[in-house]
Order: sequence, then structure tokens, then C-alpha cells
Amino acid sequence: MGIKERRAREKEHLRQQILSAARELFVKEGYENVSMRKIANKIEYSPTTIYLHFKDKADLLDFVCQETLLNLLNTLEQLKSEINDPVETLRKSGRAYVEFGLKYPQDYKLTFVVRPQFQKGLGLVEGTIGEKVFNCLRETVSECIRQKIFRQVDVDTTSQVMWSAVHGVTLLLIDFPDFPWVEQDTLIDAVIRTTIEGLKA
Amino acid sequence: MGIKERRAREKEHLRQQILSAARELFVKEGYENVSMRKIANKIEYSPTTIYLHFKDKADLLDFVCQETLLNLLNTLEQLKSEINDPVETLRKSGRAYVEFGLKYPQDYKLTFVVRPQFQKGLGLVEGTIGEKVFNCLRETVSECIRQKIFRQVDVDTTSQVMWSAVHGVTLLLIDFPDFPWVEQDTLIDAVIRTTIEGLKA
DNA sequence: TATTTAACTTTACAGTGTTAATATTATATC
DNA sequence: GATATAATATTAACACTGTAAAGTTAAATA
Repeated sequence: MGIKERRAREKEHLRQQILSAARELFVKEGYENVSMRKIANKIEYSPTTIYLHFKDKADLLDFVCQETLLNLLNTLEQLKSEINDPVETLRKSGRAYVEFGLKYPQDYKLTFVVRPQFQKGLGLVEGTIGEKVFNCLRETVSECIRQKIFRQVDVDTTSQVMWSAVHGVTLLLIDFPDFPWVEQDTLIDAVIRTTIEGLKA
Repeated sequence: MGIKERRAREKEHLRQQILSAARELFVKEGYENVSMRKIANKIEYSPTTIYLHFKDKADLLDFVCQETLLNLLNTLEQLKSEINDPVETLRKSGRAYVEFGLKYPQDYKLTFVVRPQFQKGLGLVEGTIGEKVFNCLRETVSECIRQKIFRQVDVDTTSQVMWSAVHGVTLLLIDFPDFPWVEQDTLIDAVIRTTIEGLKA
């Protein structure tokens, strides 16, 4: 019965090959500029083979993004386990979030801007990794409120405010690289500090 | 010599026809899903005629976005002229900015997300309308600092923080309509209030 | 060995942005 | 009014795109 398993392994291997070729191309050339043929060429298979593993191009994007989110989730969860002070955790998480976006700008846009455009309805909802990322942030914020460091406003509102801030600065820095920004670190710090200050009791 | 003028008028008229057809389609179906042929069909011209008026599809997008920015600029400048208290102006401007984005979500994304992707390098820089929009915000922030209501941090940093916040919440609300947001007005208010509080002296 | 099943490829279709060459028109000149 | 000239619009074509359907090949089962 080892044959079936080997076959399954081979299938999974090809699937991973497709995914990593797709990610590489999406990131390098942008989702729109990558064709199924390009991906197929890269892995030396025919274009339609991809369709045996993924429903369509958007589906492929979806799985690429899930990997990205998993990556982000790991970064944030590790951070949380390392620090005790919730405010400090939040500050560091915010920085890590923005830095993640700037380190993999194409991945970030793919996940948080392009994907929702191509998969209307399927936001960050349900038991997805995206939800876990948000929940990670939410827990930290929750702790800040519990310890009465933050104003006693709704946990969700507070978390969503925080997310808005980091999402906003990340995208602006990615999308308008030629805008006369103040020093990048200064701006990121200011955004996070301002938001945290504004949330304090 | 009235003939040349009439000709110029006719030319301008067609140009406007193209622009408004493009805007309508871009907004309704999304930039990627609109072809030059579709635009041409709508105005009952051949596809290539468009190229006599615009360099390419991205150029067309560019002019559509400029109109959007002009629209936003008018909204914000009128607001500023109506109110005296700079903090109140800033609060209202923030709200107006987000509401503008939510009222014309496709236009907003086209201008602030899609366009930069398709015209790398040409951000919001130079003497464009986009710059004027930012300057409008900047002036209000500047007044808040001058009156010592805000902390004495760099005007640019402060303005950019404000922009990050409103940009972030706008895009999140547009892109993830199915996320379990708190009540929309509550969130927008919380974002703006938090940022302003965080900036205060 | 014959047949079924899985994996993959070839072919094809209807659509894309864009260019070059061509045709049509309206104006200016004789 | 006829002809040359300029402006404007169109047709045809190219090299792509995502993807469905049919065909091919190799391996597993009977």
C-alpha cells in the first residue's frame, strides 16, 4: 500500500512546486502580470496541469496568501510569548506588522488588497489564518484594557483602530514610495505611539 | 477662425466622453475587467480612437483618478473654510475623507491603490492635485500645532500619521466588508478621535 | 494480458492591449 | 467648384491572456 502514498506524496510535491513558483512570480512581477503559462513554464509543466491542483488563478492566489498570513502569524505569536508588558507587546507587534508589510510588500498587497478584490465575499472571516492574526492582536489589546492601561472602550473597537493605523501606514509606504515621507522609522513609530497614546486611559 | 475652436471643442467633448465612459466602467466592473474595446463600444467609437486621446489604458486611469482627487479636494477645502476650530476641522476632514472613500469605494481604490501599482514612480508627488489634498490636511494640522493644541512634533510627521489612520480604516472597510466590524460610524469615529487624542499635547 | 484510472498535454476559443497601415472625412487652397 | 492637405477614425494584425474539452500516455488493478 506504499504506492498510493508515494503517488500522493508526488502529487503534493507538484502542488508545492506550483505554489512556490506562483508566489515567486506574483511577488516579482505582480499578480496581474503573471500568466498561468509563465508559472507552468517555470515548473516545466503544461499550463493546464495547474488546473488539476487549483481551481483557477484566484484560487492559486488564495493559497499563496494563506502562506503569507501563516508567516505573519508566526512572527506575531512568537513576539507575544516573549514579552510580558502588554503595551510593549502591542508596540512591538505593531512594528512587526508594518515591517512585515514592508519586507514583503508584494505579498502584503496580494493578501490584504488584491485578494479581497478578486474573491469578493471571502474576506478575513471564518476560521481562517487571517482571523487568527487579528485575534492575536485582539488578545494583546484585551490585556491592555483588562489592566486598565487603556480606556474602557469595547475591545473590538480598540483592536480595529489599531489595525487601521498599522494597515494604513504600511500601505501608504508601499504604494507611494516617492512621496516626501519623513524618515520611515520615525513615521512608523509615530503612528504606533500616537495610536497607543490615544487609547490610554 | 472659429472653425479651429469648434474642432477643438469637439475634440475635447470626445475626450470627456471617453473619460466618463471609462470612469463608469472602471467603477462598476473594476479596472482589470474593463477592456479598451468595452469603453469604445460604450461611446460607439472604434477601440483605437481612444489612443488618439490617451497614451494607453494606464493614462486613462490616471485622468480618471485626477477627477476623483479634484472631487475630494473640493469637499475638504469647503469644509475647512466653514469651520474655525482647527481640531474640529481636522475631525470633520477625517470623517469626510473616510466617507468619501466609502461613498466611492472603487474610485478611492483606483486612485490610492490601483493607480500607484500601474504607474510606478508617479506617486502623489509633484504639483498634482493629490499633493494639494495632502497639503489641505497638512495646513489644518499645522494650525493645531501652532495653537499648541497638538504636541510640538514635526508637522509632516503629524500629518502623515493622520493620513495613515484615515487611509487605513477606509481601505479595511472597503476591502473586508464581511469582517465583523463594530458599527461603522463607531469605528471611524474611534479612529479619528484616538489619533487626535494621541496627538494632543 | 486486458481494462480501468490517474496524470498530463494538445488544441482551441474568445478575449486582451496596442501598433501600423489604411480609409474617411472636413478644411484650406487654387 | 475642383483639388490638395490635414485631421480623424477605422480595419487588420500581433502576441498575448485564462481556461474548457478532448486526446494521450503511463501506471495500477483485475
